[in-house]
Amino acid sequence: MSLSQLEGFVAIVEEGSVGRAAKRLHVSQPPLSRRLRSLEEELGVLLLERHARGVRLLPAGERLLPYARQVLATIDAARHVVGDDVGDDG
Amino acid sequence: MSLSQLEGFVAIVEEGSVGRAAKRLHVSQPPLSRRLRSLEEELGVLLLERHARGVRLLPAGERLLPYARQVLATIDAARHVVGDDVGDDG
DNA sequence: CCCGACCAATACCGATTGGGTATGCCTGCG
DNA sequence: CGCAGGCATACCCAATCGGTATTGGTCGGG
Repeated sequence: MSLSQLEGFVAIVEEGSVGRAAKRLHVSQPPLSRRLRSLEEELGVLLLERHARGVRLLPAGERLLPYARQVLATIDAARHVVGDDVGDDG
Repeated sequence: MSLSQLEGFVAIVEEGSVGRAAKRLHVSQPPLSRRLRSLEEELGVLLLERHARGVRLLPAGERLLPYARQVLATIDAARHVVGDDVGDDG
């Protein structure tokens, strides 16, 4: 499990399509498709259902989604706290 | 920023030493040392102070630590929710 | 049914990253 | 100074990652 996988998963869900998400993340479609695939394999469950009009969230994906977002949000917050010099009294 | 970097950082802090943390993570010392280094470079701040008796947390490291733990805990929780089949009604 | 458009999956290749071993430098002790 | 402990660096090899080209499957039009 990597942050790239989680970021890709969230983007795919939000865009409803791997290709769309790929553009958003500035990568091409195949690598992103593989990222999702490897995430599913590692977790041992299918996260999204692929069909001709894009992808669709499966139950396991719905359960994972909030955690994935939480992780990304925490990462983002972490970047801020270390980059900022604020203290308790400042 | 990667989960490996965060995991390494937390382990190094908890063990107070890169070598110790390396054993705990089942990797050798040099790769783990580089992981920490690359994390610091990416964030643009020093997280730990190296000295002859091990390492010591710097202010930026102290700020990062809870976020790093939060991320790892969320990842762990995520693995459980997707691997488990529990629903709202039991 | 056949064709074209759209979308995800796979094959293949080159670049980057990551880990391991060997080694160097610094620090603390007697 | 000689010994011990610990992090950093150099170098090599394998694994991972990203990009291009291509395939397979589905939906809409004639």
